[in-house]
Amino acid sequence: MSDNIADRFDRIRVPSAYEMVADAIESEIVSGRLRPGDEIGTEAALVRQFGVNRSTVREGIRVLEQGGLVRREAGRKLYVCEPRHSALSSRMSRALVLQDVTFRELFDTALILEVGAVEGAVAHADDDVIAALEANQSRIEEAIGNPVLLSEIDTEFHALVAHASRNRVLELAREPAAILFFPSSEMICRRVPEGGPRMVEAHRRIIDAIKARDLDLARTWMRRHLVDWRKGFVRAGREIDAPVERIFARYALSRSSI
Amino acid sequence: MSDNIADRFDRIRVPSAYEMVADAIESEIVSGRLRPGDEIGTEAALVRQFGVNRSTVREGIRVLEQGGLVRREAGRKLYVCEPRHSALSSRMSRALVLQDVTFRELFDTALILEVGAVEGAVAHADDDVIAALEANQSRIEEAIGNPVLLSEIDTEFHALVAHASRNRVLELAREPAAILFFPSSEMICRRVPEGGPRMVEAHRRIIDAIKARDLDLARTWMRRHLVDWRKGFVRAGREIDAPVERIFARYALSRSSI
DNA sequence: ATGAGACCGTTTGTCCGACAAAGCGGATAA
DNA sequence: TTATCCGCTTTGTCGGACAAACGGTCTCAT
Repeated sequence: MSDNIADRFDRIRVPSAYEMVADAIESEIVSGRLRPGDEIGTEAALVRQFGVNRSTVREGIRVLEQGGLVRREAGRKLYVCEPRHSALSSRMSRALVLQDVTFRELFDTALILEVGAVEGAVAHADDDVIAALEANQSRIEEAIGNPVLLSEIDTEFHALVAHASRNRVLELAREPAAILFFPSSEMICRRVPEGGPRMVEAHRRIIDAIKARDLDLARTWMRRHLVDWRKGFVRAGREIDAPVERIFARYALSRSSI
Repeated sequence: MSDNIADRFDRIRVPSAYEMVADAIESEIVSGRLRPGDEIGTEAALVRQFGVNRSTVREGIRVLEQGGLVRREAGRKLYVCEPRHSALSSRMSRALVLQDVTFRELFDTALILEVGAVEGAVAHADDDVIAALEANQSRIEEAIGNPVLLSEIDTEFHALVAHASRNRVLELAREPAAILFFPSSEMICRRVPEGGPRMVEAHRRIIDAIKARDLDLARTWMRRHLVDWRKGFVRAGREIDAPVERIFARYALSRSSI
């Protein structure tokens, strides 16, 4: 009854005990009183402190774990996570797949983000990252003809470029798309053999442009590199407006949840 | 012992029962056998099907809930989520805050993403979204002088522009940054009164450029709008290289988890 | 003295059974 | 027909229990 006018009030939610447990620990972490690497007590200790049942504590811990705030070291203790290690990106990717986003959406976004990343890299890359990029490049030569290895190296290359931008927000923003986007280059390399050499050259030019701090050149080659991907995608017989296959969700998930 | 050479094998993880429960339901959803809006059975039913204890089932449900795959309708039944409603973005934002990212990182990324969004909007905006943008604009005039309302409208404006791009990947990619970025305009409007009228003009120009399908103009005004933000930020006496205050994490979280 | 192996307490993962409170649906009364 | 009540179902929480895995210590043989 009374759906006739716009609802003024939100539904009242009584927080349950496990949510309060999770919130209590979360606010300790967010406020900085618990720092990454610190250990949370044992379940028994939390039971004592919160005065709730262990099942309740455990549900709260699951919530925090999935939120990427705490992790359980292989066997036992609970530690506060360093947040970059959290597996949130893969969950984002999964959400994208469930929305049946198309390869075109993926491509358009990757173009924006990767060009942005290389711009940042030109501005901020230091010797360490450049060395890492060169190391990545040195592995690519021998990987030609091996699609699996090639796509792995390509994925790492783009992650390194993003890292070189010294912009963690950008690094995080590109990840969900990257997880879905770059693995598909394996399929392309398999069907379009000339894709390999073109990738090698593009990477080479991008690294050189970063080293030379040449913004335009870096932009141009990154864009070219991605347009190559799209061309290869089409030449491999795939439809760019088709939704990303759901298989990728499982793939992306299993790779990044380790 | 034997840390001397690179480890070849990953640690073996024996999946626990609640993880298997979560995985089983997840793969039903990802594969499409369970569709958004479908209801999962009651806890008792899951206990029967999986042959595990209810505590175990409940832990598995917590995992799925946090992963944004299922939601619990106010009171009772478990439903498969429509993935866009998931609160993953706010968790991403939280991770960013915990990494002490700076406003500069936030700004640089927002610039890339918002300009990308408006480019997409110029290409793909339809009448409905343009109407929504105009409606948003019509509310802004009376909000001048009300920083809270103004920043709310600005946030909605940018979300609408992103939506107009018809690119869900981009929409999702910008969200974690947007959650942290735009609320800070409230603080700016409070301290830099001339920010309000400048925002009104920028929005007006951007909408007009989208309607006129004028790519360059849209880009220019979006960039100008964001640079204005940065100027205001500095004039408000804030340090652009300072980390985003942790207060924003709670703010962002409480606003989006409803 | 030192390293290997056994031993024991701790902690987690799982199970069982139970109960109050909240929601839902049907029956009943006005 | 509408409002109220009652009973059933389901969730949220509780208490207690136990096997397996892990960590640390202690002993024993070399």
